[in-house]
Amino acid sequence: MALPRRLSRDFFARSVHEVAPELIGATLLVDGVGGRIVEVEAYDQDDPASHGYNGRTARNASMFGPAGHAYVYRSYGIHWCLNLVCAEAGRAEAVLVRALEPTHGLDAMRARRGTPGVRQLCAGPGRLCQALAVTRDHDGLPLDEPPFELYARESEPQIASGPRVGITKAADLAWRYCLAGSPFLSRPLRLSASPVRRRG
DNA sequence: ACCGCGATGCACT
DNA sequence: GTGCATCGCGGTG
Repeated sequence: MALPRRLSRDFFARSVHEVAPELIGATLLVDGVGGRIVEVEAYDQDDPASHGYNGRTARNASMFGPAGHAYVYRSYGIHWCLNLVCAEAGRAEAVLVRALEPTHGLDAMRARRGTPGVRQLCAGPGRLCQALAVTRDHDGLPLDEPPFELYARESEPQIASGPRVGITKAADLAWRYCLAGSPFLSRPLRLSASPVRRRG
């Protein structure tokens, strides 16, 4: 078996629409704590729902590059959300990391999150940042240096896509990518024609 | 299972 | 003042 391959900055220096689905199954660690990425969303320059849509500000500066760095912002005054910056400098594209399947540092995550079930540890962008202790201090840091570790997936997962969560603008775009069937998603993927399900 | 709401920072076509 | 790329809790079927 091969050693896991680290994702380079070049990996991110492409369209966010290529990068986002390829991140499903990758492993993200911060100071050794984290897990497998099971849910992300893409945000690009021409997207009215994106923080970069109305141009560069002090808050979103790191979203404008360079690629392969973190963009961390505060959400609803309470939570932190982590993005992985893509594309060339000067263009604002980033992948919002929305959920992990916890694999490393479960005890640290539980201590930070207040002992919820494993499925709730990193199920959502705010929860994930709390579990990994990501804050504004991480904004702009390179993803290929400590405290970050990012490893490519070792096999091609089954990926499902659908509309993004919690936005009002451009809500029809299917730019949310999930590991199909994962129990660690922030919420179930909304499908175009989902069958009625009973428990079981 | 759903729905409503409060907490709280900060940018602002 | 308004509107969020959210979460957890408490109320109601």
